[in-house]
Formats: sequence, structure tokens, C-alpha cells
Amino acid sequence: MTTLTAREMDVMSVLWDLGSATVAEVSDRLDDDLAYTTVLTVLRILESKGLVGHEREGRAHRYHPLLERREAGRSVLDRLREKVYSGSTEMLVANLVSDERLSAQTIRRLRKLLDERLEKEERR
Amino acid sequence: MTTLTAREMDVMSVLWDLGSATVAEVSDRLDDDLAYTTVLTVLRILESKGLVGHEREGRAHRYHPLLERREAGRSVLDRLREKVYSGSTEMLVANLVSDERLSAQTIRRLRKLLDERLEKEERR
DNA sequence: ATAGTGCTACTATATCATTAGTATATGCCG
DNA sequence: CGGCATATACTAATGATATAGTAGCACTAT
Repeated sequence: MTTLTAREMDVMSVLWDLGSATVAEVSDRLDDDLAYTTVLTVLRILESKGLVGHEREGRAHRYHPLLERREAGRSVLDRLREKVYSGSTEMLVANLVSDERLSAQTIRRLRKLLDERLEKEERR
Repeated sequence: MTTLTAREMDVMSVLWDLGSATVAEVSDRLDDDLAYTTVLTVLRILESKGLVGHEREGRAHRYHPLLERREAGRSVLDRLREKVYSGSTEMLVANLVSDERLSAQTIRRLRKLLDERLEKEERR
């Protein structure tokens, strides 16, 4: 199981968005104003967990994610479904789409997503 | 923001499922075999955070959730969407429904959910 | 009544998370 | 070349999390 702490998720988020980043770049993008060395420490922890890698770039290091969005999301969603929604995907989605901020267009796109998934299912 | 730790979520999960429970009942239902006092401690922490309440029942206490599933789920989903899926509900749902274990029937029900939501949207 | 059982209240402790300081290396600029 | 700027490496302090022990109270059955 891949469990990210809150801060680790903040940092991974930047790496996912940028593809890869140096410590300074991550630091810039974070909402909170952390010391340079703090960001470095988090990246080193992530590396020790095998969730990011790095290569040299000049005298700095460029970090890149080894853990994918999908995987990270999956493990949070699995746990959420299990513990909060009694294992029910429907309850989870119901909660998700009851969000007032969703536009009609977004909902249509979500439905299309399901239709495609359904086709795939029926093609077996 | 309501952030539950892993263990707190385990305990809340039992309370949501049962409606309310004593320490012994929670202890019984947890996957892990924790000391009685450990479970009590977690419940007392949850109470100090205002997430559960309790009333006397004989010489024991009966705990009940004050935080609802919806609220707890919402805060996890918000954060997940923001940090892991770059704010995209679609990406989140895509990841969710790409799960091989979903049956065609479940997918149809999810679609129905969206249709209902869409109607509500159009009625404005 | 008294010993046992089951419960809460309080306390303790190890580990992990979060944050950041200090030391040291490296390259660049004048 | 010599020092300024920018990096990493290492170390550390503080706080949160997770787990559980001990003390003491109250009801229950002998």
C-alpha cells in the first residue's frame, strides 16, 4: 500500500504537474512557504520510499515521480470506499456528484466516461 | 477542515456502520487486535476533536458519530481531486471506474445517478 | 463483605512527521 | 585565484500519532 502523508502529497502534486522539478521549483510551487532544506528533506524521504528518483542537473538534482497519479489515487480511493462508504462505489460517486459546483457539461462528460466503460464491459 | 488519521478513520467507520457503539463493540469490529485501552484512547481523542459524542449506558459509555460520512468523505475527496488529479473530477472518476471489479450493473446505476443530477441541473 | 470483572481516567512511550539549522562541496564571476 | 551564491548532506528539535500500561471505581456473585 502506498500511503502519502499530507506534505508528501503536496510535493508529489508538483512533480506530477511539472513532470519533474528541482528543489527550488518544487519550493516555488508549494502553497506554504517552507525552508529550502525542508523541501529537500521531504524529497529525500520520498526517494527513500522509492516514490521519486533523481538525476544530476548541473550542481542540482532534478527529481521525477516514480509513483503515478493513478496508483496514488487508487490507494486513497480504495481506503475511502472501504472505510467511509462501506465499500460502496455508488455512495462515493453520489457524494462526489452532489457537489453543487459541477457544471452540466462536466456531468455529461462523466456520463460519457461511464458509457465507454460499459461498452468495454459488454464486449466480453 | 476535518482530517482523520488512519486509525481514527477505522474507528469512525465502525461507528458509522453501527450507528453507535461501546468501546468493546468497536474493539470487536476492528480488523486489528488492539488493546481495549487503545480503542478507548482513540475514541477520547475523537471526542476531544468534537467528532464523536457519548452518553452513559450502565457503567460503560456509548459513543456515536457527530461527524457524518458525507463530510468526512468530502474533505478527502476535495484534497484528492486537488492534489492528485489536478482539480479534475473527471480524471478522478475515470480512475475510479477503470477499476476492473465494477460490474455492468454498478456502472448503470452510476450513470443513473448522473442523469438524475443532470435533470436537477437543467431544472434551473 | 469481599474478591473478581469490566470499565473509565490518567499517564507513558516509541515511532513517525514536520520543519529547519549547520556544515560542506561546487561552480561561477570579476 | 578568491569569495559569493547555490547546492546537497547530515543532524536535530518539536509535535503528532499509535499503542498500551496502571490506578481506581462500581457492580456482581459467592
